[in-house]
Amino acid sequence: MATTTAAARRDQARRDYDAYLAACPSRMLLDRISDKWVSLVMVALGEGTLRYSELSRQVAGVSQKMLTQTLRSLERDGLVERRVTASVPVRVDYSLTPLGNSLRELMYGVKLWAESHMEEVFVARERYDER
Amino acid sequence: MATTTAAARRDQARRDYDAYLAACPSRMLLDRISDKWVSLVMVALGEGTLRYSELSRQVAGVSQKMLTQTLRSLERDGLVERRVTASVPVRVDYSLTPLGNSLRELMYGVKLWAESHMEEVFVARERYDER
DNA sequence: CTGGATCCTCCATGATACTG
DNA sequence: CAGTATCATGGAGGATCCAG
Repeated sequence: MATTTAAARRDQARRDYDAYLAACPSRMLLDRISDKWVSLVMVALGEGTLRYSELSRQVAGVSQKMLTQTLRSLERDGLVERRVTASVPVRVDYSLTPLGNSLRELMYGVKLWAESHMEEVFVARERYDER
Repeated sequence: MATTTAAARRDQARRDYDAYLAACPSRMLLDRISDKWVSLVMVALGEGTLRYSELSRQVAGVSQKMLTQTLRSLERDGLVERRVTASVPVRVDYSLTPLGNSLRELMYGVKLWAESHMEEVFVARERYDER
């Protein structure tokens, strides 16, 4: 397969799927990844492989349940790889797949944006509230 | 003000705010914009100014309540501008601010990603489910 | 046409306890 | 250590009605 084939397939996909339509699968996918835990987990894993416990520390405030749930859905969608090392105690490592990493780059940009533009948002809020 | 000043301020902000911390304002901002309605509305407005009714059609499936609520929060955060034309019936136009547009570009990338990589995600899901 | 106000429902999420 | 199972609940979000 030439590399153009993959690109062509993506172009086709862009024509087939329209995230504006509520029933469209891509819309559901967008809904899924437009999730705070997803973005935080993805960005965290961008820094390399992490164990479950490392992740829960890195992503402060996430409950066990939500972390596990988020990781499962990411694994199912092929964005995250889960590798179990059978030892005592057991060790589980999570890392991004190539597909996951391609999304992570975009999400990292969003996280950076949020951290970079807080001040402007604060100013806007004050102006809005004093009105 | 030189352009470097704005850049320097952003660098400083990146050091001050860490979205991993649950209590950090930037984390709250990230939570806010990691929302399906936010991303869909932002991307829709990227194509230009839209009236309220046009938006509700463009973003299929959104309820009046959520659309209004989303627009209010975006307006408050300085991402969206709301312009009212006093006529009968009244006409309200929404458009992105420069700040909003800077975020929209990132979100558009995410939307495109979702539409482009559906197939790969589907394949991954099947493989995961048949296991 | 563009919402504001209300009511109501259900689901996402958190807390807790337990286990291989 | 890395979860699973269960229960409880707050709040997101939908439906409806009304108004400028």
